Amino acid sequence: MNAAPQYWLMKIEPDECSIDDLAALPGQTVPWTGVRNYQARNFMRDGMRVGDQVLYYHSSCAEPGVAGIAEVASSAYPDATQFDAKSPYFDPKSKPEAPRWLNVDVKFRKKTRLLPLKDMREVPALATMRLLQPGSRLSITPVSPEEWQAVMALLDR
DNA sequence: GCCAACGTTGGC
DNA sequence: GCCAACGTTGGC
Repeated sequence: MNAAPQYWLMKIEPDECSIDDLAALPGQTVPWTGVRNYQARNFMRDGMRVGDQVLYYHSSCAEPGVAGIAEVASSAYPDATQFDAKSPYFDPKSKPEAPRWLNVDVKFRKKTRLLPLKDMREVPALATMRLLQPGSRLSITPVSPEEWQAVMALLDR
């Protein structure tokens, strides 16, 4: 029972938690709170396993792109911010007895060079990436082993 | 700050 | 259950 790791891409605004912020917490796990999209939630709940590898993607910033690698460090559990009236992620319709939103924990693996979105768009091997599909906005997307290998090769350049 | 694409909401 | 209105995302 030692399944091969699966691969994901997770978007974060560097203002919230950049790869440098994550790197400043070595060995610590960080709750990936604030996901408020059912598809992304379902990827965490149904797809993610501890040990899965994550492309850490900076979005909504001057240089969007992959900035590092993280690892899934827990299975999905209820996101505490949905019950916190002071949180921007507060969801008044979610009840503690039936939590609507979940999060996993992630932990830092390494910082990479920044692989810009615009470079990724030019690589045929990455054309299938969910991130690169027109209009794709999902904050968590699966990455195939082939796509993962292609990204690793680009990062080594 | 613009705006296209997409998801969610809610009236019917 | 349809679908128009609205809000959000996120690159540019």
